[in-house]
Amino acid sequence: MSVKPHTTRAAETQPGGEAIVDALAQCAFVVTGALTRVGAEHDLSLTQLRVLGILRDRTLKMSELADFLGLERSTMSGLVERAERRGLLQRARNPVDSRAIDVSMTAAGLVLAEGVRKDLEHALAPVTSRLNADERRTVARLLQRMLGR
Amino acid sequence: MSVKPHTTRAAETQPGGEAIVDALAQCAFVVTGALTRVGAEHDLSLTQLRVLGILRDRTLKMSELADFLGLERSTMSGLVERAERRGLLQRARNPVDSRAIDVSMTAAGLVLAEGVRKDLEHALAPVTSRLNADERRTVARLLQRMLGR
DNA sequence: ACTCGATAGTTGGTATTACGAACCATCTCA
DNA sequence: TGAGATGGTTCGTAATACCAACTATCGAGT
Repeated sequence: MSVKPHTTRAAETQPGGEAIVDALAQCAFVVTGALTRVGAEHDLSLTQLRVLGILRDRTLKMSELADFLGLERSTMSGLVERAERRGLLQRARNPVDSRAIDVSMTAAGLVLAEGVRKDLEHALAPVTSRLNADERRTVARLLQRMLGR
Repeated sequence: MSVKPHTTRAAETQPGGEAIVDALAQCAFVVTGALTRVGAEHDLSLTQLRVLGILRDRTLKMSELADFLGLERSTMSGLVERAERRGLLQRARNPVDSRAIDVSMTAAGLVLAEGVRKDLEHALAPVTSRLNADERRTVARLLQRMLGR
């Protein structure tokens, strides 16, 4: 969390560790603000957007989804139920563990997600344009590696 | 939004523009997930956390706060009201424009925010440790510049 | 094969979050 | 001195989120 630590203690656990946490948090706030606005235009809450964003390139079980989002399983039920009723997601019983339920995107969901992605690109343009192309590539590469591929 | 664009169109508006948007979005999702979990330990919702994070180093009017968060003004009222009742924020009539209300952190709010920051640092350690110190500094520096200052 | 504890997901009840519309107060400026 | 714009709040409603309780299935161990 936080932005600029006016109360920074001199020594820190990791070298360069405190600055990146602040940068990541502030970055998350800005991107999340943009996502909230863009999502609203598509009648999607921030949380629905997070679900779509995470499921975009994978299929997850309900509980894995909850872990990813940092939410309770019970919260997922209603969340997925509404998205399913809207035709964005689909549920399927897991063939290996029949207690589990696999959640994945529908074609309609993918189309919507792509639309949001494009809008987000515009919404973030004023921010991303503060870096030149080289710097943008560097940030993208490092972030991707940090996030694991 | 999105993660890995399997449907990437070859030509894009900005060179290196599509990759950074995906990286930023995925990054926001991961950080937000961590924030949600960490916030829960302090009885703070993600939105409350966003408020604290934004106000940490500045004072904003209600409407500016709403713009920042991508939320309606009416939503802010309840949000700030609860945080104020909890002693984390304080409201003061703006001296220049007496319609407006300035919202700022209390000492207790700053303490809580610092606690969250520290917890977040731990929560993100598995992620940030995938980069070495140099790379972490580079990311921090570029992100900070991108976000203005 | 059978029981027991753990795990996966849902349901029900309650508080928070979020929107839009209606409203009051203040500001701007013609 | 209006008239319209802006800043916030309130109200009613839906979505989001938690916890506790419940059902169903899995996995060990015996």
